[in-house]
Amino acid sequence: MPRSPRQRATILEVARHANASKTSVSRYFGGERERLSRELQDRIAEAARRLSYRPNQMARGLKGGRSRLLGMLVADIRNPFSVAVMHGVEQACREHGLSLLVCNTDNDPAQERAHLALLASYRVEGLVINAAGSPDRELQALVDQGTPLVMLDRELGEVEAEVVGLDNARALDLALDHLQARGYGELLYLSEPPELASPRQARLTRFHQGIAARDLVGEVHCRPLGEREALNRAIGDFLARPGTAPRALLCANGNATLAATRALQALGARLGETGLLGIDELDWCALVGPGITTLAQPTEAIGRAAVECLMRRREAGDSTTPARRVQFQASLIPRGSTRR
Amino acid sequence: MPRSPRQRATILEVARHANASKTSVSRYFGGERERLSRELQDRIAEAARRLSYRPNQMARGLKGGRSRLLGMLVADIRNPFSVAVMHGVEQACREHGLSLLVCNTDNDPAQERAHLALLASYRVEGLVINAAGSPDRELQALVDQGTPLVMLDRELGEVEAEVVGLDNARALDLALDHLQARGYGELLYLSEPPELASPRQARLTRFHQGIAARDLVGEVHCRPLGEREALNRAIGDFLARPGTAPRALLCANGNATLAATRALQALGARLGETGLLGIDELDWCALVGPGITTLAQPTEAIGRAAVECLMRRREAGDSTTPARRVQFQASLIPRGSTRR
DNA sequence: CGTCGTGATGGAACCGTTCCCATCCTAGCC
DNA sequence: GGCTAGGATGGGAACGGTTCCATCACGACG
Repeated sequence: MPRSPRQRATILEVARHANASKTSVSRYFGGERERLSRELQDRIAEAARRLSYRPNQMARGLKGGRSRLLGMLVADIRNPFSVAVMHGVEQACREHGLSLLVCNTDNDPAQERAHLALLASYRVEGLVINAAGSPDRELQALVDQGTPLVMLDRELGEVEAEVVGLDNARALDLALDHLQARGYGELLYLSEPPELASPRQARLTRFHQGIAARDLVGEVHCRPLGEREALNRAIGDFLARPGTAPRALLCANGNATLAATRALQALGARLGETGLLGIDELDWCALVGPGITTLAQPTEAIGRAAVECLMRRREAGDSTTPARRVQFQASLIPRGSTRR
Repeated sequence: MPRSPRQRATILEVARHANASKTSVSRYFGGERERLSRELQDRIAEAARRLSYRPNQMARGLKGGRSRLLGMLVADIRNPFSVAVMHGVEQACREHGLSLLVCNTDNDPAQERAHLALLASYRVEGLVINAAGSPDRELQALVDQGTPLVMLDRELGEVEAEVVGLDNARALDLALDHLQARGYGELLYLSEPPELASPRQARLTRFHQGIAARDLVGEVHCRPLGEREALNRAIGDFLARPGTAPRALLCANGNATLAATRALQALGARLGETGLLGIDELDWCALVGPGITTLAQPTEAIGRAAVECLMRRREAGDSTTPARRVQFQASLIPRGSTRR
């Protein structure tokens, strides 16, 4: 047994030990085993085992252009929703024999650009993007290079890419219907600034349409969630406003739900009496007070779908297929926070 | 402007356009710019810009053996603690100009082995491991190959690697001191089975030592958290036991805290009256009931430290340095769940 | 019995870099 | 003025694979 190979064995060494050519060894590991005689296969297997040989993916990717790498750009890795989707992406990758190169951008457009360049330089075979900014140039470069792109729940005007995500309009309808059915008449919609992210825009737009269609009274607060006092004030004002209709908060995503819950607790509001409904299901939603009603997204499915799109695209004649859009439905999980 | 380069430009094309040699272009991008005349630099820059050239990392990695890639093996990507550490790792990577190849194993030793092989085949320059099983063979192979290894909070007997993580003994002392100070006399320690993970073992051991030293009464429940009814029964029995001393639950990690909170809620226990203290700080700990007391780990710091170890090791003469161990201190965040 | 198809195997070019070494030029020195 | 040191530049061999194409043996066929 070789105690300290120190240097990884190469295909040539294996070939020598097996008394074969490197072509044959390459075939053996490249999935063309059946082309080799039984005997030769055995010799190669034995030699490779003895030298504990592993093909070098770098070298592999060089010639054929197949890096076996998928890239994923995540806007905020600490957001459980992103992680859940990533988990789906990862599983699908495994099934396709791909590895995942994950880049977290912390919502910083500059980092986003940098990471995109980086992924390009590794010649990733596909890219799943969940990003904040709009690095059109960089993305277009990727597309030109022939890399299939999938946007997670955000669309970017210029670039041709498929979009996978939630059916935001129906999700909002679901939320509004529920709130109305439970008797809430005045709503405050909480979201981070929607300029940068198209799903936020879609949700906000539908909120406006939805309250108009349902004769509800609606108000909107779109500020960075870091501005805690502004949020508290907005919610405080909303709850203190004259009027008799029950009030409810509608949170555009998991972060907003977290911030809203904190704020309500700080203000001493009782959940249920003050309604609360959040988009994105989180571990702890069932545990806080009477439980927080949420709209759950099928995160795993979204992640898997993204990879499927990528693969389909890669196999197909490429750009012939028109950009598609895959929408998933949210499901309502009613809890005490919307029960008066 | 080249509308559809279709094929990424190579160093040779840039060289031709710039009327230079590929060596010079390589130097330009390889950080040896100062060796080139001002004029040549400009020509290369111009050509590269026009062709939107990006060096191919695969080819780069091939020749020099530097993949600029760091690998990270994560046991459970959906665990917020893991993600927080990963965030630290990632930031440190960026500062060192490295990219991160993340592999999630979902606590499955088989996947772990597979991913390890994969990371090896990409010739990662270092490896941060937070794994469940003990794939000694694979790890040893990596080490032989010269890849520096860092274990996150778990040590593996055989393999030579540095260990970065929490000072589990002092963390448990902190927890026990707090519980005792708050008047809890009988404790139930909740953990997933400790066989596989050394920090679980370390914590469990210290728990036993600690209660003995403090004249506390202690009990232990180490079952997979998925077994909900078993957990409920164990907690129910514990609370119903004859005796007058106030009871408290001590949770070995975030998952255990989540499970315990659910169980307590199902049993209708009041937090505080029944004490609850969890290791790992989570988003929602402040929000549940009177708040859950936790022991926060400096996750970012742990992640960064792991990368620092790796880098130090890579620069140093390698294996000459003895395996080190870096321990961080937990900090107590007292909340209502340990106030009677 | 010569020809030919077929399956197993090997030789060698190529993928896009890096890096060692050679070459060229110019200024400085005796 | 010849020689040399040293800086700028380029040529070409790796790096570890993949893949096209040639070769070889062998049985079948006319």
